[in-house]
Amino acid sequence: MNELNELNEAQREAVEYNDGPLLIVAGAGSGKTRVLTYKIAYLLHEGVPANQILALTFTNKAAREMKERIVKLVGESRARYLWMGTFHSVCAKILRHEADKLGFTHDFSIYDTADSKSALKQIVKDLQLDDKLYKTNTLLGRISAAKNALIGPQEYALNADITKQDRYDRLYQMAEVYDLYTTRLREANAMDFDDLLVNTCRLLKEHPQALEYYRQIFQYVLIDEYQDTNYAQYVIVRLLAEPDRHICVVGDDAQSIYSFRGADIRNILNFRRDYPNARLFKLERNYRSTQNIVLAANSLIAHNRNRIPKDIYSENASGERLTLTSYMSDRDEAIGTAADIQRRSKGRSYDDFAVLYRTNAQSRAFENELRRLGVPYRIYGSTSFYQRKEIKDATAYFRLTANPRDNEALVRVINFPARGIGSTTMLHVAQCAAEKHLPFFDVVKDPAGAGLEAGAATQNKLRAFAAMIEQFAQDIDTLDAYTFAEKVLLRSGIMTAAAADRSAEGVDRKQNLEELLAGIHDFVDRRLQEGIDFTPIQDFLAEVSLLTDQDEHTDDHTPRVTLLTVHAAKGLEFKQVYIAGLEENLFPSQMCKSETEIEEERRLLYVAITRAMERCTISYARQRFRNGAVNFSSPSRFLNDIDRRFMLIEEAAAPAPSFGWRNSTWADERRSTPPYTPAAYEPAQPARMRPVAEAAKVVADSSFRSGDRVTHRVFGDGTVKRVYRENDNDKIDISFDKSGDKTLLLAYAKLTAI
DNA sequence: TCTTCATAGTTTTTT
DNA sequence: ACTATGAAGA
Repeated sequence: MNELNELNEAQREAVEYNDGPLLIVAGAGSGKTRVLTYKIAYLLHEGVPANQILALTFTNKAAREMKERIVKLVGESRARYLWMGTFHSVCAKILRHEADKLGFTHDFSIYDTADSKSALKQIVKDLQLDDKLYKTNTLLGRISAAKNALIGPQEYALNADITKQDRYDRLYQMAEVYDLYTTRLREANAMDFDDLLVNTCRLLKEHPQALEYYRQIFQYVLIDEYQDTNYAQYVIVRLLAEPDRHICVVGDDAQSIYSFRGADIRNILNFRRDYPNARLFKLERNYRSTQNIVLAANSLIAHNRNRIPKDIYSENASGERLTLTSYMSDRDEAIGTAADIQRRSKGRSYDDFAVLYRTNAQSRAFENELRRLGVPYRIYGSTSFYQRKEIKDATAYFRLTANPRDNEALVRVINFPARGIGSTTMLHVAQCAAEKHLPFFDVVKDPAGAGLEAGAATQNKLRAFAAMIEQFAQDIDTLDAYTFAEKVLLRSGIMTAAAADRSAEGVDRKQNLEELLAGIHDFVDRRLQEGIDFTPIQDFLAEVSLLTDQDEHTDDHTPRVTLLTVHAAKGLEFKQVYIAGLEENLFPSQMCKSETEIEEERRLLYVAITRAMERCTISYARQRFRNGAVNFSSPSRFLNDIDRRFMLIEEAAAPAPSFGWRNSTWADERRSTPPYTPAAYEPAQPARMRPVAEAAKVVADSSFRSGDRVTHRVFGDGTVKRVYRENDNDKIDISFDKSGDKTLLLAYAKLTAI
């Protein structure tokens, strides 16, 4: 294969060695995806059939991109039947085939986090537990941790360490909750995210012929981001790849950032113990970043105690130093960053820029400022398309039709659009169903037969709903996904409900539903091209629940600035990277207490810095709006970990503020750093401290005047009549085109100028 | 049963 | 700021 010439020696060796277990420790930017891609292409080229290769990636997006690259190398036909995807999606695919072996039907539902929480909430209610103590987040967290460690409800109750911790937290009935949760999901013919892994383990352990079958199929197993696998995933891999099989794992301990999700760094550290004849390859040359960026990142990660020693180096240009900028507030940070991006975008594409932050909540400020400057952007993560209410409602109809036992789906849509089936009725339905161990649907379908106490009118409403779903069910196996979805959206009334709502949100909702239909249409088309001539809605559901790439449906190619969390940035690279919010209690997160957790946060910043190819700008704000209040913050401890030789402190010449960050080591550090040197450019809007009075004036200046045209999210468009102050409140009189004259409180009215 | 209003609690990161 | 819950009124 000629293309192997494009690899360096270490990379090529790693690609060509396929005789046994293989560990590739690959530093940031060292071309590990490239190695994996070429290795698969190489195997295909050597004549290994595609369907014998299992490649597990961390995100669906990574899988898709890798497949595209492989297709370019070996052609579509050769690559078509590769098993490629996340652990969860591959497990889901296997379980669809084998569901009956585990007591599920192949139409089982996948509960997302919201469904799981809702089920847990019901359990807390049914067991009459204190919901102040038994918080759904806590419950789901513990159950998830147990599942990822392959601890079932029985073992959970017997595990001394766990029960001790539960007693300490006064969650005496935690084991009972876990047990009931498991039972309910099984009764609902549903699995949550963790179950996809747990049940795959069960399948392989308890059904030797299934294990043998999949071992035969998967002759070659390759795993990306191995440092972020958890115990359940580790066991699946071990079962599939006996010690002497063809297994190749790629990872970097310095980029392990998912321990909150059960990822166990020991999986990679102990690989050679588990697979004694494994070969090890280290990829230490970084091709992505300038020397300054690599050295800065190295100096940071050196402060971690637990790590595999590596010597990452770059032979690229030395490049600019990192820049550290301080701002007065989170808003200033967004203003300064947006302005800097716009200034630097001359002669570059906006695709080259990314803003990285620790929490999704931080995206808002950047969105606002970029929009104000007219800079196009895209956001990764946050509320993805498939998590919107109307989309979840729509898919709940599909789910319920495919799997009538799906109680969460039923609860979601039985009264949406409103059918006069209220909470009291549903309370009775739930009680009745729990007593008789019936699915909600059976109670709804035949209330009298199930012994539900409800008036005749209510019973009629319930039966009508069930009849509608059964109508849908008649079509589900004969209509293709698109036709079916369209019919359901129209006949269920959710399309009409969205269309009837003339508010801005209502219009959005309708558009989103239409976009969903378009998405399903694309899906059916795509499958057609792959040679599958009938795609039922179930196939779409199977994909959609595990889909997180919200940008799939915006396929315009306008260059855009990317906004995303550091976690979401893993595996990506950008020429110009901004890392925002380097403050104590934010980055590192306030949740982190132990040194182990702090080390993970440090790795997170390491990941962030190493995304940058040419330039990296770090910033923090001295005050930040959080939880509806202004919080003062001190600069992150990690800023002290980055060697000053590789980072330039860019700060406005301003007197030190007198609040809260005096005790920070940073304050002392700052005095010993070289004085501010002007950067190569002059900021148009320097990040300078603004006196409070001046800040207030700015707000006043930007407010509305009589005659301005504005739009309100509920009342629509209107003309400003008067802005005035009354009883200590700023008020505004507006004459709305549709809704008439109103007086609104300026502080609360969400007005936008047109 | 539905709608509206007030209050209380909450927030890390994701498959 | 945002959501989720609860009470009161329609």
